[in-house]
Amino acid sequence: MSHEIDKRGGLRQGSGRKKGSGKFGEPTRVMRIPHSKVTAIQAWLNLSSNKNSTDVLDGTVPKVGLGLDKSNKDFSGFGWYLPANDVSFIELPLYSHKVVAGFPSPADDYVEERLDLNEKLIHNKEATFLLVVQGDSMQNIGIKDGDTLIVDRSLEPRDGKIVIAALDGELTVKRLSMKSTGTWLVPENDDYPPILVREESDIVIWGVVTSAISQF
Amino acid sequence: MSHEIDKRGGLRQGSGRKKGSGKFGEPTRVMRIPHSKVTAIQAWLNLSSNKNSTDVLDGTVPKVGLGLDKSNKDFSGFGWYLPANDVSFIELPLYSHKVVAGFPSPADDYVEERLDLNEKLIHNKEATFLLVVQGDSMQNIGIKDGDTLIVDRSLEPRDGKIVIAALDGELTVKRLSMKSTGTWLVPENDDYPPILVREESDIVIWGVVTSAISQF
DNA sequence: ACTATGAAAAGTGTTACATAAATCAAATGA
DNA sequence: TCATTTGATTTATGTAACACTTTTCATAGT
Repeated sequence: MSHEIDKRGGLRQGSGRKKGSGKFGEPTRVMRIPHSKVTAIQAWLNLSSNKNSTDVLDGTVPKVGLGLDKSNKDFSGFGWYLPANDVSFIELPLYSHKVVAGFPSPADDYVEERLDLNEKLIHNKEATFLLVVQGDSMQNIGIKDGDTLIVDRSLEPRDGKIVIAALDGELTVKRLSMKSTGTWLVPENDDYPPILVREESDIVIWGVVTSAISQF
Repeated sequence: MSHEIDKRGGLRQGSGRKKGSGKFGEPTRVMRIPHSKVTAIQAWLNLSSNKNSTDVLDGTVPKVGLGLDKSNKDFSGFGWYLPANDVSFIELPLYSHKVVAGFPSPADDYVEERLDLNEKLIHNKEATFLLVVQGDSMQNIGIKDGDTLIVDRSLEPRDGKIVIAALDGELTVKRLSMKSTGTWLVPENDDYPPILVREESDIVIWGVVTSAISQF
C-alpha cells in the first residue's frame, strides 16, 4: 500500500523566487570578456549594484523617451572621466573681432576678457569626458575625423542635441531627433541615412556633445 | 583492402590558429552581465579592442563582432582620448585597485589623471590668444561662424598652415599657400576666391591657428 | 499562531558545445 | 618548380546547458 506522500510544496501560484530579486535586479546574460577587463567590469558591476553608493550623477541622469528602460539610470559607468585639472589655470586674452580689426598686442588694453579653456568648455567636470572622432558622418556641422569631442553626460539628451549613442554595441555620434515619426539618430552627412530608433533597439545615450575641437 | 586514406593534415607542430588572434588579442572568459549594461560593455569592448596601439590619441574602429548581428553599416567610430593611466592599464597586466582606477567611474576617487584642456591645446601660453570667427570663408575645413580659434603667434607661418592675417587692415583667417605663383591666402570655401598677396600689400601674419572649437 | 519543511521559481557561476576563423602541410595542378 | 587547393588542426566565440544557490510560498506540525 502506498504510504503517505509528503504534501508540502507542490504546484502553487506565486511561489518561488521573485523576478528581479538577484543582485542586479534584472535579467542577465553571459558575455565573453577579455581577461584584462574582467576586473574592471566586475568593479563596475559591483559599483552600480551598490545601492547606497553616492553616485555623483544621480538626479542628473537623462530621462529620454527613447523606449529606454530604467537602464538609463545606470549611466554611471562608462566614458573616461577626464575632469579639468583645477590646479593649473591659464588665462588667455580673448579678442573680439571688432577689437582685433586694429593691431593690438596681447599686452595692451584691447584685451576684453581673459578666460580659462577649462572654464570655457567644461561646465560639469565630474561628468565630462573626451573622445576622438573617427569617420565623417557629422561633417556637415564641422565634426571631422580626428576631432576631439567634449561630452557632458549630465546633460539631458533633447531633440536636436548632438549625442553619443551606443546602438547595438556600437558607438556613434549623431543628432538626436524626436519627431512624431519616432526617435531618430540623424547623421550630418547626406551620404548616411538617418537611423530610426525602434522600441526594441538596444540603445544607450552616453552623453551630449558640448564642443568639438579641431587641431591643425 | 584498405583504400588510400587522405594523408593531408595530420598532427603537426605549429599548425592551427595562433593564440591571441581573436578580436581581443588575449584570452577571454564568460561573465554574466545584466541586460542594461550589455550594450555599454559591448561598445566599450569594441572601443578597446585596438590591440597594438600605444598611441595616446589613437583608436581603431572595431571590426565585426562574430556571430553578432552588426547590421549597422553607418557608423562613426571613435578613439578614446586615453589618459596616461589607461596606457598603463593596457600594458601592465596588474589587477591592483590602482589599475582599476583607470576604469571610468563617476566617483572622483577612481580618476587618477585629469586632463587639462589648456595643456592639451596651448603650447606657448604667452604667445597664444583666442578669437571668434565671423563668416564662413573656412567652412570646408569645419571652421564656422561663431567658432573660437586658438592662435599661436610664436609659430612660423608656413605653406599650408591656417593663419590669421591682417591684409590691408582687415583681419582674416585663411590658409597660407606659398607657390611659385606667389603667396596666397586661400579660403576654404568655393564661394570665395583666393587672394594674391602682392608685394605692395599691407599684410601682417598675426599667428597660426592651432585649434578650432565649435560649441553646440 | 508560530515554526519547520519542502517544492517551486529564479539567480549565478562555470562547463560544454557547435560553429567560425586562422593556420599549416600535404596533395594537386600548372 | 612553384602556386593553389584541400583538409586537418588549433584557437576563438557566442550560446546552451548544467549544477548548484537563493528566495519565496503553501502546507504540516507543534
